[in-house]
Amino acid sequence: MTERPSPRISSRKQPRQARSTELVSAILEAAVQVLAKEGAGRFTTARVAEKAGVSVGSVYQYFPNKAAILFRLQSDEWRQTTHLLRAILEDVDRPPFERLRTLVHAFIRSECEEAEMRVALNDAAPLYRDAPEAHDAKAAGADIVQGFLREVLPAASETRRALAGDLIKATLSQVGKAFSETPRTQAEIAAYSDAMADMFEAYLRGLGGSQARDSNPSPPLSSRL
Amino acid sequence: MTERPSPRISSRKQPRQARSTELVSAILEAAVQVLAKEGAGRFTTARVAEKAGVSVGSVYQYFPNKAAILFRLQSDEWRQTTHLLRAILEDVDRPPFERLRTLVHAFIRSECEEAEMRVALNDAAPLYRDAPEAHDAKAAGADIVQGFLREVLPAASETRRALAGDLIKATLSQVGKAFSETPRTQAEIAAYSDAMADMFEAYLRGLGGSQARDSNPSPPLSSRL
DNA sequence: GAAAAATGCGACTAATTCGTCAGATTGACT
DNA sequence: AGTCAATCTGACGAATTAGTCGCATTTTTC
Repeated sequence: MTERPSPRISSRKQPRQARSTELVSAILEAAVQVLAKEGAGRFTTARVAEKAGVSVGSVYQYFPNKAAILFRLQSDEWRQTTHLLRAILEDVDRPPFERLRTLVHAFIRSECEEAEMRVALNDAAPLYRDAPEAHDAKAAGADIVQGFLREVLPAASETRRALAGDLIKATLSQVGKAFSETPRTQAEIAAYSDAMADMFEAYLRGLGGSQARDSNPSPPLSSRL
Repeated sequence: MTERPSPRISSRKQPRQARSTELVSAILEAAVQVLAKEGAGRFTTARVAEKAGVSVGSVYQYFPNKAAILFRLQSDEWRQTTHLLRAILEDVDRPPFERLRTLVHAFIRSECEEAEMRVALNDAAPLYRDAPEAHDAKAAGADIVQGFLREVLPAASETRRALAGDLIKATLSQVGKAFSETPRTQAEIAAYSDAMADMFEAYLRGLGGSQARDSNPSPPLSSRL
């Protein structure tokens, strides 16, 4: 379960020939399937190799250990999330709170897709949690949120913005995770996302305080329900 | 990590003699220590037994399997949390939002105590997650929050209150967990708790809408910082 | 204080798992 | 075709683990 030895995460060797690259993709796809179908506890290199139609030895040629496969999957998720954040929050043509709401919806929706695999990947977190490379990915996300908050809360101190950003980031990801652990209908997803967006908006408008009060201090949307 | 077979969680036998009861406590204390010091991945019945100064056989006399020990620890936590919720939220002599703020502080603070053990217990969640007994504990907590929200949002529909309650409960527990994963100073804990309380308050005041607007729509506290 | 019941012990089994390595296979290049 | 390096294979060793069972010890009961 939790592994004590600090995992060596970086690839053992770079794929040079075409077949190797395909092999790596095959391994990763198989890993996703094993994770989704068998759960974190039954995620083994042997099972991944079998599903991928290769031998264990081949797996260990491109991944130094089991944790590295899981970390790779998680890294890819993080990259995707960073793209999502950037694409939505940095779209300066739309009003800030509309962007935030869109983000919440998109994030929760994506969290609910492939929920089984994501839950299992999260269960396996202890295996790759201490990887040093994890920090960078998180920092990138934090920067984007901070940029957004500089726009929404221009008058607030940097420390306050950092705090608000942490809180919002943590809520989005952690509560999103928990929400997606049980199967949800589209309507539920939308309703929950709106509620969360309402909460963020109310919080940020409150923080904006006397001066930064935005154009339309409208009541919560939540059209659904 | 994740175990497929649905675990049998209930006790194998009830302790009847004094020594047995002590033995059970010894096991539970040892379990906490093993969990905190070794992590979820190295949590084994053998290690627990050794730490408790008893034999494995004795452990299996009162717990049907490993998962049962973990579930027991988690149950105790849930019971404590329920008490906390009730004690703070149902204290009708204090203004609602003051109670809510107190709750957030108390909860986050408690989450940060014994953080290592709690994190490990959480890592082990896949082992006991599917236990049917888990539902009841969660339902109790939900009821208390719903009662509180009926007081704060008397005009809102029941469905809306349920949604808001879910969101607040999830945020409190999930974000609390994530926050406590890194060591924190008392000042950080207080600042973060205030931020979260601010967020909840802003959200609920917003939901209160036109009629339920409370006495003092004060700006966020957050004295620290 | 002796029989019976309850409790405690820990060596042991069966199962699973990670990761390796010596040799087979493949592809590139002449 | 021949050679060499890159790649792939999968049986295997070493390690760990969950849970059991026959027997020892302690407590209760009469």
